[in-house]
Amino acid sequence: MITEQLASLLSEAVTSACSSGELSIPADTNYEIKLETPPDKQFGDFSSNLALVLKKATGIKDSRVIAEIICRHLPADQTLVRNTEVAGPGFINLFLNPEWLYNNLKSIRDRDLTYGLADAPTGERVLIEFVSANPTGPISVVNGRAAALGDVLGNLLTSQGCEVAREFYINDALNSSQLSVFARTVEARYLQQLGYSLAMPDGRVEAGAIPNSGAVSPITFPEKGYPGEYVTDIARSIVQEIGNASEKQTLQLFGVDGSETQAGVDETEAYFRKITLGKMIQAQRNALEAFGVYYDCWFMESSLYDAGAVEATVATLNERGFTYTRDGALWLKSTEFGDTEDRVLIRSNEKATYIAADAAYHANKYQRGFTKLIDILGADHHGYVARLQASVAALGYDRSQLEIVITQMVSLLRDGEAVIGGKRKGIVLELKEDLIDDIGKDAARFYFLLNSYETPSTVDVELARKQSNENPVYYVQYAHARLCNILRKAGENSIPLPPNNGDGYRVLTHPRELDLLRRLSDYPGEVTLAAQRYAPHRLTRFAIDLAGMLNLFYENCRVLPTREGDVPIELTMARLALVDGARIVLRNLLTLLGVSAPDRMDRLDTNSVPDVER
RNA sequence: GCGCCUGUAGCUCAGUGGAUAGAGCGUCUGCCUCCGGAGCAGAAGGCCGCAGGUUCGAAUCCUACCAGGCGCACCA
Repeated sequence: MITEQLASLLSEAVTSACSSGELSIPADTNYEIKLETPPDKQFGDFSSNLALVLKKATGIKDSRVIAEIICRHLPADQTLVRNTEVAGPGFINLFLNPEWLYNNLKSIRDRDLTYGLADAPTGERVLIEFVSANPTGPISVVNGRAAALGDVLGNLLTSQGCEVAREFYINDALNSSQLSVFARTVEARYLQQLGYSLAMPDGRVEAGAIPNSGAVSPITFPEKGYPGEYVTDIARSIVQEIGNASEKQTLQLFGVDGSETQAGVDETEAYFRKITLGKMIQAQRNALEAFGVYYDCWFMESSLYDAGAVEATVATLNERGFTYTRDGALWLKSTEFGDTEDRVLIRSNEKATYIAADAAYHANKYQRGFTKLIDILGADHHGYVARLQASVAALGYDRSQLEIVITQMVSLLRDGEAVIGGKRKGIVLELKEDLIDDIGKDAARFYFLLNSYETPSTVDVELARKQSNENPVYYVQYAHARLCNILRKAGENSIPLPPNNGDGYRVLTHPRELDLLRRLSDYPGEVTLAAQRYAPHRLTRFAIDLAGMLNLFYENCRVLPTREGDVPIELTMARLALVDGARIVLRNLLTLLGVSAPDRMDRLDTNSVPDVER
């Protein structure tokens, strides 16, 4: 890359200055030559703070003097750097021969789909676990942030040569009381569908869905049962499948004598658990796939119990001496690994805790040979991080391979008021139903990828829907479609894309063309930076910025000949190549974001009346 | 009380050691015989929460404080 070339030129210059005696730098001096993009073009194409950094080591008080010495020692036999200037406190500003931009355009068109991707695999095997929402409710709008982040982070790491697997952890363990309550709620709704009325916790009685002569007194809705409409949906689909086949057994679960055997009742309870879980997971999966998120593995917590892995993990912790018994429970000495207090692994009722299973789960991840584990958790789980890290360390695994990314809260607004709650309160804004179905996958993803995950954000679903055509994703997609349109028009007029030998590109001298070429050359570095910092939002910002430059180019640099024929054919050809290069970058970028790059956009009818009239 | 995160334009947010702090939305003023106006040009709008410190240089790093969010279970 260009910055590496420049860094090595500067490095040569420093070496040369040292051997001539003009600079003396202690051998143990540690410094990195950084090239950056100056804030203004008047400061050149690249600048370096090298002289400022070397001030201490050289003992020369004026950094500008150091900068001048370095500039004087730049190798003379190269064509890359056209001119240098020393500016400000001692910045070395480099003005380059534009040839490098033309070479870069050539490289973009050569590499096409692989422009911006790493050349070689790193050997790193990364497992990203994200969303992992409890199977007691749908994927909510709030989950959208982690879903988008995890998925794009996976793309970014893949682009840098890592091997990436995406995983969803399903908390389906049998000792999960939440899941039992959830299944019980479905059972109650099932009976309601069969015509039984329900006595709700607040004293109301909800009527049965159909008349049922057998229903006398209302069924008691489970305490802390789940109130969402989606529970009823599940019950309805169960009725569709089995009709009233489980009516008697289910009645008995609610203390009404259905004159059934205990075995039949147990079987029914197991059936409801299983089918409820299956439907919920399927619904979650559908929602995530509608969002463009596909997992390599849906990992069931219960499989750890089935395989004896939880037991084995606890045994390992025992052997390693990091447990003790107190008050009838088995504790992990997590304080020895930086946690604020010790944690219970096995409760006094002999059931394992969540952390015991999670320790087994993470051990399993390590055992599968991943070299880096990334967990994406919401801010409401950050208190959990220390004990997870402690458990991994206590098991003897390398804690530094486990990276826990905490996303800040997404709060919801509806009609300007905060929606508090989530599954337990029954107010769930669903990712698919309430957002994707209205504004589409692309706009929804872009929306979540606009900001850093470290910033708490507010999603106003109504606003997001109302303003969806103001979503910057359309600005970016429109720019891409425009490029495609120009290429299409060129084809219709029998103007072929020029050969990619680069010689013809030297006619690209308009400032807007040079700006654009420069931005295209920044792309691979931006991808790397976004991957290193786990910052997909850098890419969405880059996309918007690039789209803006494309519009400027479009306004100022006519590509195809006009009727007057005032664009020379050589210029048309070179500009077509630039359009092609820009198209490639924009398409690659949108692909990383999991957003489509359409080659045409549906016309937006600006005269249409808004949906909502108030 | 303790811990984590966040305070940047009216609003939503970029910018994590560099030069004059940026963008979108909103407000105001212009631009459609010409590759698609989901566009472009321009204007207004800032003690970067407050106070110290570190250094050539701080929105960025350190300390204290103020404000907001989230955690602090033998729940998951």
